[in-house]
Amino acid sequence: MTDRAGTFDGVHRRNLSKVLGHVHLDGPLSRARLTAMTGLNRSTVASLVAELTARGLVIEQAPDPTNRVGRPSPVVAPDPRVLAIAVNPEVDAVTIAAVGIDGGIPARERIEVDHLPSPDETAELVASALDRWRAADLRDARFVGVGLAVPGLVRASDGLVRFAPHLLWSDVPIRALVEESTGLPTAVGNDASLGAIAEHLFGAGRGVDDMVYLNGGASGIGGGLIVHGRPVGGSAGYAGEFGQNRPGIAAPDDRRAAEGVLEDEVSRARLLEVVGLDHGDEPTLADALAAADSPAVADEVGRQSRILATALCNAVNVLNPSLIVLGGFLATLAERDLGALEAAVAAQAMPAASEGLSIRVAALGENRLLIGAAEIAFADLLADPLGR
Amino acid sequence: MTDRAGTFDGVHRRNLSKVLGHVHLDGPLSRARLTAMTGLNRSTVASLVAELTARGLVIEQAPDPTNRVGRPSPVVAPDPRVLAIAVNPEVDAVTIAAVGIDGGIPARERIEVDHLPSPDETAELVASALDRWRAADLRDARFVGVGLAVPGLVRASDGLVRFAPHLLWSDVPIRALVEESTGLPTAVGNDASLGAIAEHLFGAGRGVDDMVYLNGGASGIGGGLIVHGRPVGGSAGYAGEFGQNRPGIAAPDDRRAAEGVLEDEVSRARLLEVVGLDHGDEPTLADALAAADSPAVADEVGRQSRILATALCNAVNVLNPSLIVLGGFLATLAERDLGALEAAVAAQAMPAASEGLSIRVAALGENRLLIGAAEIAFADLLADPLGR
DNA sequence: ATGATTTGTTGTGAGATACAACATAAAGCA
DNA sequence: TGCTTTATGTTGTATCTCACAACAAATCAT
Repeated sequence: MTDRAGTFDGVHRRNLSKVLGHVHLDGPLSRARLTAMTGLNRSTVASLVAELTARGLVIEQAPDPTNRVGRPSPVVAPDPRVLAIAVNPEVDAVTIAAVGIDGGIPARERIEVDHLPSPDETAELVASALDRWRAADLRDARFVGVGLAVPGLVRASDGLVRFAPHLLWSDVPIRALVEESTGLPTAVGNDASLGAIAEHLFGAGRGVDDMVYLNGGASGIGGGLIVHGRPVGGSAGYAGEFGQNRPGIAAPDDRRAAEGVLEDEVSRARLLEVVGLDHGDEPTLADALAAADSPAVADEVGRQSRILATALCNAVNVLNPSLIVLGGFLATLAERDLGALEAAVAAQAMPAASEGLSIRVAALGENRLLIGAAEIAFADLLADPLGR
Repeated sequence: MTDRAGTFDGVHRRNLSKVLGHVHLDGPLSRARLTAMTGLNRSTVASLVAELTARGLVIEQAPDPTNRVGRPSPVVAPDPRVLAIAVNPEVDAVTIAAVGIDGGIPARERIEVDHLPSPDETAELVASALDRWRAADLRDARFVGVGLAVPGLVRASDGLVRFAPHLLWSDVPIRALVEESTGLPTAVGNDASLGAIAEHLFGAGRGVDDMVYLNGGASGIGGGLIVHGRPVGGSAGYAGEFGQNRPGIAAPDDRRAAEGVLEDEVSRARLLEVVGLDHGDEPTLADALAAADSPAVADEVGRQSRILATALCNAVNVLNPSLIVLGGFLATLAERDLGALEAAVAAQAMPAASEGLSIRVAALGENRLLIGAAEIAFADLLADPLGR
């Protein structure tokens, strides 16, 4: 919105955005509930909803049989035909999905590749999936944009992938490539940051305005912050790189990597190693850890938990969040004894800051990144349903 | 503002707030410049300014002789008679000032005490200063609120001082006490966080939307964050406690305190000790450091700088700020070789994140905390000039 | 069936800003 | 000095959006 706040048009757009945002986040809502949530007048909400309906963004459904006194209120739902393309390129596959503004995922493909997907290839895969869907099942859908979750540093201003170590992408203008191949407006974000957004809006962090999200992946530790209810990008969009931090390590014996950073010490590879696995997905690792009763495993889990606790404390002292959400192998690690981790954080962090703090594991499953990617694809539309 | 956004009244209030905010932050501005800055219509700005004038918040002055073609535009300035009381209780004195919404400080008293000031005493000192000023020089002033900068943890919701170690205040309802003694609405904040706000609005961080401020005081290291242009409080308001963090210490020899936190390692006391001073103000310490040429001094400065650099890196990785501002003895420490500190941060932080980063020393002098305290006292008025 | 309750619908009113036309004050220039 | 140019204040009108009130509709309770 080109700073239309303060004008009439601005008010109207904000109100449309508010209504659309509520049904997007909370799902179908009666008009009566919307009036309550927005604080606007009944008649105003009616006209806003009518406008959104005319633009094909929401649909009005028959009232729910609520068994309550009074005239039933029609239910306003996001129009499931409004879709975004969510993309997650990884070393061994590119996952592409169609995600509805209603949260549904009517189409999803994981395209395995036997080589690292190149930027051009990724853009082409997205375009061909889009074409296929447009020609078949999703014929009557309306695709409003593309969102990419990239495992690397993404410059917010232009969607340039500065460096994605595992994809071996370096200064790749992926946003421009995908915009060209699809003709759709495209947004790009760091995968862990998008995970944070997804957990904040639809997962373990629903309704929490100040949270920290840390994700443990095969390649390292990333994350994202939500402050004042908004995702934090920082000046260029690189915020959230917890894995590169250097937390204090109280016991010298706990250090494995000289001059190492958090993700050198707290790592999935070390956990796999100690349980004697070469590789494996998250449940496999969790099962192996649960089954193992060797002291070596307990030691390694303890060591990593101690270091993780210190890293979390640093974040808690600085940000005073009300919630920390852990995903990936950090969830596996933490879930073994969530109470102990909370206690360790409470012991080291400022007492006051840890009072209101809870630590949870991520709630969304494998679709987390796709949901986050779709969210940034929807962002413009949600912020200003009239566009421009 | 009780969520009046989205209504007409809301628009009007927002626009009043916008105009008042601009003249508050940037000083006197011509009406023509205000129209450009707000994007509103000339006639609209005229009526907004008239309303603010009627409410005694701004004054219109004769146009500046600008030597430019065209009809001269009257200059809108904040009314210097609109004042806040800013208070900073310390172990040896309570500083109280009247701070104008124009940024002026027409009155300032440092009341030395030979004992720790108690909460009640502080509240009484504020009330009596207020009475004196109201009876004399500032007879025609309008006091809109009190802001306190407290060296301790302050709960944002109710202005309760949870713990101020040096004042020995514990769970002190200082906001209520001062509101009672003065009859004025009162706001309370942590001193370093208020320093961050002041530097952001009027000091080294002017115009910077993502910054980190660290202050080195006699008692430890505190700070504050600005994210998306807004100060970060966190869930309870305790954010910014960098001093309690545990940064990694690469060289074991650099560690002085087992299990120590940042402010145990990087401390003013250690600097004073190494130059052989018992105590001393900031210039004294800076001079002593500059004059010393013993290797012990250089070693200690180097050691503290190394640890500080790691702590800053942790913040940079997570927040990707465009600016770090250092105050207090951290400024003294950094100023000895700002380039080296920047290099050390660049060497350890993610390369991309340190690209757009600059490190500066604080620009505001001894009035920093008073300006920050006044700012939170003015906050309600600035957010909604009509009140309620 | 009747009343109570809640909410949609409709028409009117109010408030704030945008816009256009005109007025005004300064600088530039002949 | 006086005219032109330029930029801005001033005034009155138009427009837009939301609030409000009155009425209608749909459900539950008796």
